Amino acid sequence: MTQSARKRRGSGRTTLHNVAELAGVSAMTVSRYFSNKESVRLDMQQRIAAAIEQTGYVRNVFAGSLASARGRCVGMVIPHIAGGVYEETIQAVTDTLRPFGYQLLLASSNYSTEEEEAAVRAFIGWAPAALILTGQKRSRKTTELLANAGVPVVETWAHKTRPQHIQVGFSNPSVGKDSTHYLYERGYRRIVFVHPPRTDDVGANDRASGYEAAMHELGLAPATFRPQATVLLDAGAEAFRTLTSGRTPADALIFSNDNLAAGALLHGLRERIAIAQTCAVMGFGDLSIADKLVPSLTTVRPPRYEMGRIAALRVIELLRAIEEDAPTDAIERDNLLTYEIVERESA
Amino acid sequence: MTQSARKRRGSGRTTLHNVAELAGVSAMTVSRYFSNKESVRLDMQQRIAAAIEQTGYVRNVFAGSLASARGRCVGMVIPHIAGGVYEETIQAVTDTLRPFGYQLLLASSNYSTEEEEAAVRAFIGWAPAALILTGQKRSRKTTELLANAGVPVVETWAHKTRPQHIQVGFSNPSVGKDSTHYLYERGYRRIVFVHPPRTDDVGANDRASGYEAAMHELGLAPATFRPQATVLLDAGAEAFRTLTSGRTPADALIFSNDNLAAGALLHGLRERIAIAQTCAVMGFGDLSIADKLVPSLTTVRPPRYEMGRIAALRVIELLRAIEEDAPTDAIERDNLLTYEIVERESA
DNA sequence: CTGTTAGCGCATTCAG
DNA sequence: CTGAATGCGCTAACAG
Repeated sequence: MTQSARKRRGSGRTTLHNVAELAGVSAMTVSRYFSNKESVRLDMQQRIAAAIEQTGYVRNVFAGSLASARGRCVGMVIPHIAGGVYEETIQAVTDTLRPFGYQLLLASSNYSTEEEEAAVRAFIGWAPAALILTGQKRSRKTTELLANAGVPVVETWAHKTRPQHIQVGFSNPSVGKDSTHYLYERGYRRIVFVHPPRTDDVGANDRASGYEAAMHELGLAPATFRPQATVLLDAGAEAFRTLTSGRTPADALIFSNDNLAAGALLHGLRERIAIAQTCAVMGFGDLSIADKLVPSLTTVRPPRYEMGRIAALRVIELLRAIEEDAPTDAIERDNLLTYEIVERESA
Repeated sequence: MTQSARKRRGSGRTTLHNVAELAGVSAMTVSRYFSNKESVRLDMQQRIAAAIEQTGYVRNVFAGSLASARGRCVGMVIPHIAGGVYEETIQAVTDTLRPFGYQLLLASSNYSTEEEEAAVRAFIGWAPAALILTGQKRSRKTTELLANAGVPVVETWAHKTRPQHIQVGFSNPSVGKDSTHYLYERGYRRIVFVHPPRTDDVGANDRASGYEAAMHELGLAPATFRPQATVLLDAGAEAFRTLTSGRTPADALIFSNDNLAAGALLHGLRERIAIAQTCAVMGFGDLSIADKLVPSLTTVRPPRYEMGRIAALRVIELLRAIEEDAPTDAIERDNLLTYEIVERESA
């Protein structure tokens, strides 16, 4: 009776062995059943299925991942959960990953490289099959961490000229440039770019630099404005108020995002200012409210869902290639997606 | 030379043993360092810290969780990622859990009990320390699964009279009732409740039943409307158009959420209808746009952040109690939070 | 305060 | 197609 003293270990939950015993097969066969049903004989499949049903067995992810050294999860770091910007991308990643059995681990960096580093560090402990990062600046430490862990990385919402990882994104500078040209062609000349309150939104900064480049090309003087208000809707109103008054008011505003632009339009409504006649307004994002505003908002629609979908697809392809020891050259590393200027009433 | 054949196992990453070796201590000491720094001598702490720094070691969550049979994660199932309704709650849960080292696993059920069941099943495999569910209906299977796994559950965005689990929420029927009384006191009598397009939003249905009860108490005939349009902003516009025309137009509308109400207000703006004079509009949610609309939206503010914070706190308390083998009676199981009617211009 | 021993539940490996 | 042995990396339990 050496086994009588029950050690206080184990979760007490049903294990693979319990199921195997009940089904009258070995644990290994049940394990195979989970990874590939077809690899076990039909009658065993049925007995195993019955045993699983009866016990309510759920595979312990930890044990499996530990044994195979591959976590069945994908980590994703986005700048901010709230705001509606990344929702569709998250949804797309979830949708695309789910059929392959990967769980999404989500973290938000709050636009901070330190928090991003913390999130990446936390994720690495989960031995994720891959990480999806959004196109922010990265701390050197984060880069080291990533290299050290050897986790495949896909960057999205980014398009760099010398990418370190697979990237899926669109060109923010081009958005800035195209928006500027769009307004120029419609006769606007005193075009001002409105920054978000926070200075560390890299995408916004890139759009601003595209704007500045375009203005120079066109022989115009670029001018930017950064509101004080931190709530985006208020910040947009502040920008509109400030930039349409004074001696040389702007005749067109490029807002770095739709929330800012919406703030401007709603401010105009409240103050009974005829926006379109006073000053053209352009946004970025094409949030769902954009076409409902009065006037409806002319804006740029980034491929939000598509970025998530492609990013997840590349992850799947990459993992499959690694698994099959196939070359990863066939995987498109530079995925440049297109955005679209949506012409409406505000510009 | 029995060890010479390198098995193709292991991740190749730095392990606890590597760190221990480098620091000249045992693996156990390093393990203790992670769970409680103070429990190892100061000089060892420093040597260990140096070794960790040098190797870029990150603890393997799987191995730890497997050994201790406790996953360092908390699963959360919400009805829908997009829409802005649950953002703050998610953020609150993340914020509250982070200091305790728990990772949030997020899944969306898309308002479907089957998808919820799938999510719960997936989560259970992660041996989560706890699950946070939102107050939807649950399939019997899900309930079984939960009972079987023995995972502590906290329900939020719900307040049932006979809760099975710890619950953190507010009373949806009361919201419906109070909104009705609010309008009644202001002289409105032909009050109609506008449902969301989807029939399975339990919270909305509960608010509707509160509305109906209140109308009966007040001796008025309740009337509800469910739009055809699936996009919420459009559905709101449709409801407003339909209900303010005809022989006995409504004089006040209670929308089951702010997105619907916003659709009505934006429709009014576009059609140049003076909303407040035509028909009062009330929403639910107090989304950030509510006070920026014209007219600004009278609505009900649920304790979005607070629900997440309290839910996560209860989880922490519960886990601590379980860990210390303390009684869990001291933990408040029925957390009824308050909402607030926010009076603005639209009603 | 520190080390030793054993095993968490599964998948890999190899042998039938 | 199936089974037995082995160990993934860590921590609980116990002994010093």
